[in-house]
Amino acid sequence: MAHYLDGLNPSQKEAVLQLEGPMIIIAGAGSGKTRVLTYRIAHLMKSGVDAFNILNLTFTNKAAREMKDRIAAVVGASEAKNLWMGTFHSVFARILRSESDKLGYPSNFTIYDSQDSVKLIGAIIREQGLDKERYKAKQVLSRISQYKNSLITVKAYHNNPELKEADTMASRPKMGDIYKLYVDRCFKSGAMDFDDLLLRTNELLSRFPDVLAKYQDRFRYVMVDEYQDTNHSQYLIVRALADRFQNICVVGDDSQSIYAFRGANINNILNFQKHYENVKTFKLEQNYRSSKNIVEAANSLIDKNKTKLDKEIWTANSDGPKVKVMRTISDGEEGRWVANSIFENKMNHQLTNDKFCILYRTNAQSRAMEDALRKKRIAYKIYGGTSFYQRKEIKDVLSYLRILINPNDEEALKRIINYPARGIGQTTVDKLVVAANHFNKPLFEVIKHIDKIDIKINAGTKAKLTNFATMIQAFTIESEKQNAFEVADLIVKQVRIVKDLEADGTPEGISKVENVQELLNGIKYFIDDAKEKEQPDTLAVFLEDVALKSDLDSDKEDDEPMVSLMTIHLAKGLEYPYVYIVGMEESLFPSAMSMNTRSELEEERRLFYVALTRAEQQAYLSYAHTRYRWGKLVDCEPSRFLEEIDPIYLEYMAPKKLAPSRNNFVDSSLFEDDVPKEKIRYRKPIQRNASVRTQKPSVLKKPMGTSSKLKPIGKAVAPKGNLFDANIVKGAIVEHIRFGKGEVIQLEGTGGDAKAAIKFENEGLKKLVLKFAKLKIIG
DNA sequence: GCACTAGTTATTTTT
DNA sequence: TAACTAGTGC
Repeated sequence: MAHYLDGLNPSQKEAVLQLEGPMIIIAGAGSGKTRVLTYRIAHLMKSGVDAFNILNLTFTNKAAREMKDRIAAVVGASEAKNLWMGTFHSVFARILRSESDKLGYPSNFTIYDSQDSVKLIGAIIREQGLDKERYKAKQVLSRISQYKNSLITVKAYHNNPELKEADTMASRPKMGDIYKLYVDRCFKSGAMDFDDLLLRTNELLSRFPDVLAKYQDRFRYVMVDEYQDTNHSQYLIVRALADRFQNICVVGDDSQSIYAFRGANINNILNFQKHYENVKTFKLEQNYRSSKNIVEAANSLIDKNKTKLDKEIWTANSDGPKVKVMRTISDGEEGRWVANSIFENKMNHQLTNDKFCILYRTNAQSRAMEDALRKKRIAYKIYGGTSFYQRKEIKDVLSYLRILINPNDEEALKRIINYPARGIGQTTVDKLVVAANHFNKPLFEVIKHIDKIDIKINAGTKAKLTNFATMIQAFTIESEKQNAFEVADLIVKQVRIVKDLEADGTPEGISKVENVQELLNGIKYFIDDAKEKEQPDTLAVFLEDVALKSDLDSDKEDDEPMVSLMTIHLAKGLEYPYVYIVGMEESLFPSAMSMNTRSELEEERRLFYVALTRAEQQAYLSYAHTRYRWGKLVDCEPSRFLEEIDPIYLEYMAPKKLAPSRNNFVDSSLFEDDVPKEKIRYRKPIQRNASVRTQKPSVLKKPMGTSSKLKPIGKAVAPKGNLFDANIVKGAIVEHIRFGKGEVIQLEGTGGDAKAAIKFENEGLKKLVLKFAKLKIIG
C-alpha cells in the first residue's frame, strides 16, 4: 500500500498525523493544503475512523468532488463514498430536508436565490407603500442577510432597540417590518434563502438537543476548508457540531480572506485559538506553486496589511521571470495585448490554452478580453458572470419545474403566471397577493379556489387563472409519471416557450432558444450521470443542485483546452502557469466601493494577493489609461497596488507614464480595431463548462469624431450651472435633483474621484461623487 | 386591465 | 450596457 505519508514535508506530515482534538492549519498559498486535507482524511480512515463519521466542509462542491476522488485513490472508492463532503450550503440543505418537519417546513422546500429574494423584497416594499428609493431592495436584502448571518432573528431584532435605532438612523425605520414580512412570506412559500440554510440549521441544532446529539455523534470528525471565509452563522454550526468530541480541524489562510462583503468574519480564523481549548497549530509556509519572484512579489505586497497572522511564506523554486507590468491606452488595447501575449507564449513555449488564465476584479471587464480572444481565435471559457441558471429564459423554465416540486413557491409562480403572456397582468397578481396575505394562504391556493373567493377579478380573468391552475396541476401529475427530462421537455413544448422565443426572430431570441435547449440537455445529462453513480435522479434533486451550484462547479469535461476567464474571487484555490491580472487601476482595483476604510482596503489587497499567487510561472499585470465604464469612456490612474510591490520583482514592459502630450488619444489602434466592420455582429454563444453566456449583438460604436477629440474624453462635461470642481467648497449650499437642498460638510479626492459629504435638509448626510451628482450651487 | 415601447437609472465581488 | 419603469395605446 502506498506510502501516502512519504511525499509530505515535515510540517505537512505533522498536520496529517494529528487526528484528535482542535487544530488549525494555517496554509499559505500553494503550500499543498489540499494534499494535507486529503491525506489527513485518508489517514483517519486508515486509522479505523468510519467514513460515515467524517464531515468535510469545502468552499465549492467541485473541491469536494475532487478531494473525494483523491481520497478514493488511497482508501478505495466504496469507502470514500460514505464521506460527507460539500459546501456548508449543500450539506446543511440536505440535513434540513430530512429534519424539515421539526421547523415546520416541507421537505421539498425551495431554495430562493438572490434574485428571488430581491424580487420578493421589492414586492413587499411596494405592497407596504414604502419609498423604493429609500428602501432599495438589494440593500434591504443585504441588511437582512447581515442579520441572518449574525443570528439576529426577527424576534431578536424586535427585542433589541439598538438595531431598530441603527436602521432608523440610516433612514430606514421600517427595516424590522420588512424583515418580518420577508421571513413570513418565505416561510409561507416553503422557501429558504441562502442564509436560511445556515440560520435554520442553527435553529435546528439549538432547539432540538436530540437532533444536535445525533449529528454530533455522527460527525465525530469535522473539517472546514477555507475557514477564513466563514461567517458567524457557520462558525456557530461548526462549534455546535464539534462540541462533544472536539475533533475539529480548520484550514485556511487569513491572507486570502476575501468574502467579508458577504458576511465572512476574518476573526473566525484569527481567534480560533481562543475559541477552542488546547488548540494545536500547524503552519504550512513552503510554497510549491510559484516561482520565487512571484512569491516574493506577493509577500512584499501583503506586508502592507496590518491585520494578519504571523507567517513566512517561502519557496525553494527557481527565481523565474519577474512579474511583468503592461500599460495600454484603452481597455480595448489591453484586451488585444493580452490575446497577443497569450498567442506568443503559446507559440514560443508550445503551450495549450488551458495553461492561461485571465483574472479581473469585475465581471464587466470580461467583454474586452472576449472580443480580443475571439478575434485571435483563441478558445476561452468564462466562469461566473450572469450564470447560465440566472438567465431569464432559464429561470422561467426552471420556475415551471419548481412549481411542480413546491406549488407554494410564490416567486416561481409569479414569474410564470403570465409567461408566456396569457392575459394575467400585474393588477390581477396584486389582488391575488392581497387575498393570499389576507387569508394567510399560499398564492397558488388562492388561484386554485379563485371561484370560491369574493374578490374583484372579472370572470374572464378568473377563467384564465383557473386554466393556468389546471395546467400546472396536469404537469404535476405528469411529473409523477415521467422523469425530469421528459417533464421539462413536455412543458417547454406545451407552454410554447420555444415558440414564444423564436417568434421575435432576433439573434437574442435565437440564442435564448439555444439556451433552453442546453438546459434540457443539462437535465438529460444529470439523469444519466445520476444513474451511473447510483444517485437519485429526481427533479427535486436536480433543482437543488442547480440552486447551490457555484460557477466553478461543473460536471462536464472540456472538448478542447481553453483559456479561463474569471473574477479573482472565483479564482481562489486555482492555479495556472500563466496568469494575466487586468484592470490594475485606481477605483477599479482597489474598487471605488472599498477605498473608504482601512479594513476594506486590506481586503482588496488580500484579493490582489490571491490573484498574484495563482500564477505558477509568470504573472502579468496590466492597466489602461482609458476604459469604458457604465457605457462611457473614462480616464484611469494606475492602481496603488502596483507601487506596493517591491519594484525589484517587477519589470515594466512599457514606460510607466505616457508622454505628456495633449493628444494621447490620437492613437491609431484606437480607431482601427475597435470599430467593428459590420454594423451588427452576432456572435454565436460559446459552449462553456459552467455557464453559457450568449453574446449580444453589439451595435456599431461611434468612432470618435472631431468633436469628441477636442473635448477631454472621459471627463464629465459640466452641465450648465454645475461647476463641480472649483466652485463647490466646504459650506456651500447646493441643490441635488432628488435629495433637494443641502450643505457641503466635507470634500475629499480630486478630479473625477472628488466626493463631497453633504447634509441634506430632508435626506440627512450623504456622500456623493461630484462628477455624477449634478449639483447646482445655490449659495 | 394588459402589452408594448421608450426612457431611465444604476452598476463589486457570490453561496 | 442592461435591466427596470413609467407612460401610452389597444
